[in-house]
Amino acid sequence: MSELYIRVAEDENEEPMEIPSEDDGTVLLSSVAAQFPGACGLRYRNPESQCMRGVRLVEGVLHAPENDWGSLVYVVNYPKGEKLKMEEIDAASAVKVKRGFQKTSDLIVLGLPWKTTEQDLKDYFSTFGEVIMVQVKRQTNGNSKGFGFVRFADYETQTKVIAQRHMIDGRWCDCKHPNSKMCPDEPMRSRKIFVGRCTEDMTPDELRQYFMQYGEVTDVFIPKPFRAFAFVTFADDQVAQALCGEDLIIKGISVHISNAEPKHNNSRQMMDRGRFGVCPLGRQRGTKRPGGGMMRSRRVC
DNA sequence: GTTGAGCGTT
Repeated sequence: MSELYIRVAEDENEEPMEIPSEDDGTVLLSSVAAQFPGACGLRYRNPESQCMRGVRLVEGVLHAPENDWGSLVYVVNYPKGEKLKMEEIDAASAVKVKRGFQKTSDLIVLGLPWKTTEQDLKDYFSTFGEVIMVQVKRQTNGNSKGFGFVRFADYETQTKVIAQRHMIDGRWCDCKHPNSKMCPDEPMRSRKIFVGRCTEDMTPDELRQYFMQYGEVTDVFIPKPFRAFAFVTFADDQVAQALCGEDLIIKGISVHISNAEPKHNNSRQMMDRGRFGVCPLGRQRGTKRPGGGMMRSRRVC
């Protein structure tokens, strides 16, 4: 009568897995749990109402809605709390996968004591992770200019180092992305994503709730009147970048995530954090070029 | 030989 297998997935946008049904058309919860450890039930989206519906569960036996499993994809239920955990793992691993490709970049170290040497720098920063480059900038007489550069092997290390202040040889120092245009090895890391194919019933709060699973959301903007897209800003640019290119399912709707291209009148995106070496108003820092000749600024190293 | 917010001689 019924199919031999029903299609089950951990999330609506996941590829389903086929789970065997019993002779009488029911499905054992244990069969589901065998593939999805911790599962406590199933739900599905009712094609009529577009609402999620629970699957009847009696003593470990799942019963087909309307006595027919049909070709719907059933979504695994987890005990409260457990589910969040799974989502967090998914989101975190998604970010992590892309993190693997995140290049590190040179960081400027500001506020160094005059006496600090490159060896000192290396010794200090090695406690955070593998250091692949250190520099202390000096004048021709050999005196330190009080700043330097450092580069780490791993992006995680870099992130950690930027996030805190550093006591080096008795002075507090800061590590930042340099403003210089010498090496813009970070193309453009926006913390804001463009969410395409939105429907009008998606509220800012719902979007926030949904995207929270990937990381801290600092802003949600839905242009009005309705234009079928929205902007979501994360605290962490890595999270935003990791999501770009993805098709995500929100309220049963497939939305497309892409980079929020800063519009021509890039007012805040660039000003926000003066990083990645782009001065909106052109060079402002003292650039004394004797001949007045134009130096090409965009360089790929 | 000095200094203390910043931005990298090759």
